[in-house]
Amino acid sequence: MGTTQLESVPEPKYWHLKTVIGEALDSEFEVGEILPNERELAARFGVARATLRQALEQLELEGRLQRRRGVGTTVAPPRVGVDVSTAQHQWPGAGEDTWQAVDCTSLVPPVAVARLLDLHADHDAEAGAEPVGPVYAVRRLRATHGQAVAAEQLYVPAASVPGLIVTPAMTGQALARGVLRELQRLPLEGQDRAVELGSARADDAKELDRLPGAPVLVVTTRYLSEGRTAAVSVATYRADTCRLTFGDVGDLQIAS
Amino acid sequence: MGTTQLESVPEPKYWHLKTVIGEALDSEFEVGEILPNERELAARFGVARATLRQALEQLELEGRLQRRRGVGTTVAPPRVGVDVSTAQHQWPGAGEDTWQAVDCTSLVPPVAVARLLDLHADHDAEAGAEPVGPVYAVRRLRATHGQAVAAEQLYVPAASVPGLIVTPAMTGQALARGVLRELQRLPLEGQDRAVELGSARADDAKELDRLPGAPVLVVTTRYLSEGRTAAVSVATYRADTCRLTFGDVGDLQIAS
DNA sequence: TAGTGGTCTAGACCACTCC
DNA sequence: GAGTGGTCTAGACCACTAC
Repeated sequence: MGTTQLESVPEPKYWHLKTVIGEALDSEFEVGEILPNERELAARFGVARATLRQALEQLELEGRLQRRRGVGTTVAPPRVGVDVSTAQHQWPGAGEDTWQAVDCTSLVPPVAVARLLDLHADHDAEAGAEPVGPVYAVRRLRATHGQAVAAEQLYVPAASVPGLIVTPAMTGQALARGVLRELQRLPLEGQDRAVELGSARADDAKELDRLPGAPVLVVTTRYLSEGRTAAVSVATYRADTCRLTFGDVGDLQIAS
Repeated sequence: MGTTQLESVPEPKYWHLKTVIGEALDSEFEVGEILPNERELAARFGVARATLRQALEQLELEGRLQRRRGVGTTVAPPRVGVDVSTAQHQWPGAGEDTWQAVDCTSLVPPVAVARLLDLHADHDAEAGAEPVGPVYAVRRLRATHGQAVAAEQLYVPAASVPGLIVTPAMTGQALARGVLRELQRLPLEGQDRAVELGSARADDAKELDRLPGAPVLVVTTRYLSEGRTAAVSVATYRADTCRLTFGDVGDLQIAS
């Protein structure tokens, strides 16, 4: 053991790069400022472009950079706190809302959603009991400060909106509003929620101004009424720009 | 316009690969089953290994695959639902808990945490008012089904645990338990919470059995007592294996 | 020691934005 | 058309695991 310990745990280059660039962002750059392009940066640090990109990808994942094809890489503003709390036990669309209903179609829900809609809170789900048919699928978008932050698919079985009158002349948006309005007539008993990491589907990505596969936070909400699951919402939030809040923290982000 | 529309939006190869492999996982593989190695798969699909890896990375991000160096790529089990709800307004460590306190040190908190600790709920934070000195930093680990799912750093100012008696002979773990015990003497008025995407720091990664930079869900909790922020918790959950629940959904995951 | 995934290179071409 | 980030290739070597 006469040798000096050189690099007992040699740090990957991209990890070191990430640290160096991250520190430079804090001290030498302003929010919105544009960085040198990738080829320039790679040359400056003496690494291959792919290696540099690995570092930039991490920084983008952490919400510190924003990259746009054809434009460049800019320093991202701090993440926006988006309230996702069970606000006053409301149905979606009730009260003043940051959501905007854009469309509504009728479709057979994905199996995972169908299973959630099948679950009855008051008795065991019997195998094969009442297969879930087509449901209303309301499409909504959420914006904050002029920026689209989330796209939602709200699944509402026809049974949950018995009073809904559908005319052939109705546009998708009018139908969406009608479904939301009727939904609010039901007594809302509770909701439960789950958050997980996902990657944006092509349609969500387009509306969130991201590339397909971009990381998103998927918030699944089950709305309970009269012992049943009256509706299921699957909302995808931009993971790079959003911090989901369940209360009133709202002020600062904790980087990791 | 006499040409047939060929590929108006040519799909990237890795995106197509991800779809193909994802479907194969559903139909041809069991949970825990080991996939062919990356060189083999790349050859089979006629792409470079880097391209194949891009597809595998996405599937891992979505919690559908698990990759371990030196071992191989296996089909991941469905994500575990982990309850993160504001359970009965409890202090950390109260009641039966899935958390295990492992250590406690005294340190100067990161600036972001310091700012959260500075914020007083009952009056405006005056600039320069009472700078935050060293705080107790309790380290805890959370396990489910024998699997480590989260690592937490709990920051507790000494002012929040005035009754704590520290002896030089105390181990880190004993000190951690002491801090938690004293914390529970304070009246807990509320807590608020935020969830965002991050990447695992080296120490967290090690305890979560992941590589540094692995995607994690960072849950920041502020504990309020007597109009002050009595403690701040920063917990990092494995994003690949966890689904955070805020209620009692718990049964199924919605893939995206 | 053999086999795995992780890192890295030095190129190439493509899709997009802006001028 | 010039410049950007996004995709892709065909290699190489390294770190880790298991036998």
